[in-house]
Amino acid sequence: MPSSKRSTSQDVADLAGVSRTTVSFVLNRLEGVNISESTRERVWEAARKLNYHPNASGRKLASGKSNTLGLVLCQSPEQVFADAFLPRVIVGVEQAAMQDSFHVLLKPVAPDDMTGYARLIRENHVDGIILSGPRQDDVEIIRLHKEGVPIMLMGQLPESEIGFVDVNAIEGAEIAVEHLLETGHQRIGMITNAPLSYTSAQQRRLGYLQALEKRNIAPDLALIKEGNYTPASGYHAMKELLYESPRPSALFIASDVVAAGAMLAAKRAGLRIPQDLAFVGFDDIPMAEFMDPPLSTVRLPAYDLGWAASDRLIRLMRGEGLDQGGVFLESQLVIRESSLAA
Amino acid sequence: MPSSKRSTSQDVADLAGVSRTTVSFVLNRLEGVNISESTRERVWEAARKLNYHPNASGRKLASGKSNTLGLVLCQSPEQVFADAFLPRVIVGVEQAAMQDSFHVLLKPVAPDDMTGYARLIRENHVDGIILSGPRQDDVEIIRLHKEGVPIMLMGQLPESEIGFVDVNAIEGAEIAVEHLLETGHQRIGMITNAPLSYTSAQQRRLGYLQALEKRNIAPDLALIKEGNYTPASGYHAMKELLYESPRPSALFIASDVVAAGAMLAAKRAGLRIPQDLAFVGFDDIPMAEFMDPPLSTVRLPAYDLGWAASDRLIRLMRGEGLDQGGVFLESQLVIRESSLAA
DNA sequence: CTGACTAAGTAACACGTGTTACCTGCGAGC
DNA sequence: GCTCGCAGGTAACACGTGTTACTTAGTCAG
Repeated sequence: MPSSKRSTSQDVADLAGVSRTTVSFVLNRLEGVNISESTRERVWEAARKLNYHPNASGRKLASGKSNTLGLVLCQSPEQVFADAFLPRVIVGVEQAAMQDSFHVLLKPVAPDDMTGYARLIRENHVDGIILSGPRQDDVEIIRLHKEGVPIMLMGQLPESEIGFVDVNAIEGAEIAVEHLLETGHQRIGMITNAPLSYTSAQQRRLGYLQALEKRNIAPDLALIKEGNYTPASGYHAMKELLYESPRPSALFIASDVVAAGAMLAAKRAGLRIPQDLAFVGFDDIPMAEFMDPPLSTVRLPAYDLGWAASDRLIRLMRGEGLDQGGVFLESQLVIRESSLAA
Repeated sequence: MPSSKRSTSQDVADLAGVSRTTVSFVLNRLEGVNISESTRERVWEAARKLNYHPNASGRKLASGKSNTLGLVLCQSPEQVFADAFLPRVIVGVEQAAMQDSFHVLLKPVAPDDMTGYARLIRENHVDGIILSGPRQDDVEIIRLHKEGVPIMLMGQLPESEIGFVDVNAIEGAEIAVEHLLETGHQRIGMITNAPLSYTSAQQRRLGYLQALEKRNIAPDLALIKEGNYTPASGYHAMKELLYESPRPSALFIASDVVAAGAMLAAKRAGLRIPQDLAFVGFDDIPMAEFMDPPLSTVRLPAYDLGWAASDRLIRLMRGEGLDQGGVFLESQLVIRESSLAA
């Protein structure tokens, strides 16, 4: 142990017999500066010997860059709890960030403190923000964007210029419902993944409606119930749906987690899946394949979504003028037993 | 908009007609310094007017504190994917941190890059670390601890002095198995949540063995299969177990996610749950209550676990000499249909 | 021999804050 | 009148780095 205190670039400079400037040049691999090979090696050697690690705070202050991005989750704690989708997104964000030597600061914000995340950026903790699940009534985000803060949305915000990454949820929902139509179902109900104030809920509902419209089926709004991310909400929504008459013969449920609750309620009511009631979910969480019966669903590229958001945000921060606007990732129908033809 | 550039404490000082020192004193609410009430108000007013937010980097550099803690996840990406337990932990960590104005930096580390997280601390990105799921073969963590880095483990590391927060997994597993014994089962199998190199897997297995021992039942090691966090691993482990003869009449599965796969395999084999085969899981993920049948399980206080880890780490960093050693949170048996007496 | 040019390296400033040691004026005690 | 103490404040240093502008010695063409 060379010293008990943490060593600085000055220590390295002293040991190598050069100036601090030179140390900075060498260690940051700056090109275009003339430093002899022998000096470079002396510096590296000294740094290694002193176990030198540059202080991030000093670096951030001098460079103005924090090399950190904020991942802001706009969901209530209860919603995060039940979100089996989240871990994959996080890993995707993290790995793309790591590739560019970025760190990830996590910030869940409660709906009642929606401006909380602005401090992250105003106090320069992060260089940019990924906003997952933006709310329509979020005004802060627009203000930040106007100030020139790099922002990437995961999910969309209608009528906004902010760049985003999203799954093609409308289309995803549409193909899910089309699949049900093709297997002969006419009366198809829906349970949303979340309250309709969330864009993602709106979109999936829209896809459902579009699929019906294409077949000239008038939607029965009584067959659309609202979920809120939890299996319990699916359970209750299903019980309500069972009162509808005539009963739907198939359900599109815009979240696998919610679908788990709904399927249980259906089975409890004595219905067989898929013979009496077919199910298609949304998300393809790891457990979907092992539900009883295995749940047909729309696979969202969760990892890719996180990865793309992270990657695009970093490019944006670097000023690489990527075509603003959004990027859509393809979702994919996965057919399992819960929707097999009767 | 007063200015296009971000304002500094100097700007505030100028506008308020005082020195930068005074601004710092006032805004940080320093006690014991004599600043007149009128001056204080002028400073606050100026700060408000300029929309001043102190620069975190400057602050960190000057104070030496980053007010950030690192949450390090020692799981492979695949394991994180299937971890339905994680979101609750994260929210717990986050909320406790927020209470003390701390930020949370997330850092998943792959098993092949186990020292990656050390840079977080060596470069002063974070003041301390929460290490979730410590590996026995992790030597870096011991080195850091010896250097005086504040560390809090989520989960235990045998023969280590590092403070930790953990659920009483041994006891939790024990009561789960006891419950099965009490309902008349004699031949009880087990599927672990993860490979045995993970401490958590070891502990749950130990609890299982202890429960059997207390009843003088010799364990049959052939009835212990290994899972790896995923429902698929549970499915395959279950299929292996079905070959054992005589077949167990009950199973303790050390992870609800893994249990989902196992239950499906059992049902596919024509077994009724719980009549032919009883199940008890572990974790109480949100979906457990809505599996078919609803899964008896051991409820882990995931949120509390995250909260406690965060809270204790922060106290540790503040030098509040909390009794080192560990804290155990109580787990609790939740009985549902999957283990009701036949 | 001189001037221009280059390789190799450095002094000095900037970044924005926290904090210590000091200064000033004023009222009070003797 | 003189000192002491205190309320109210500030100058100046420290934190550790990135970066620009500059210096110095050496080389080479003319």
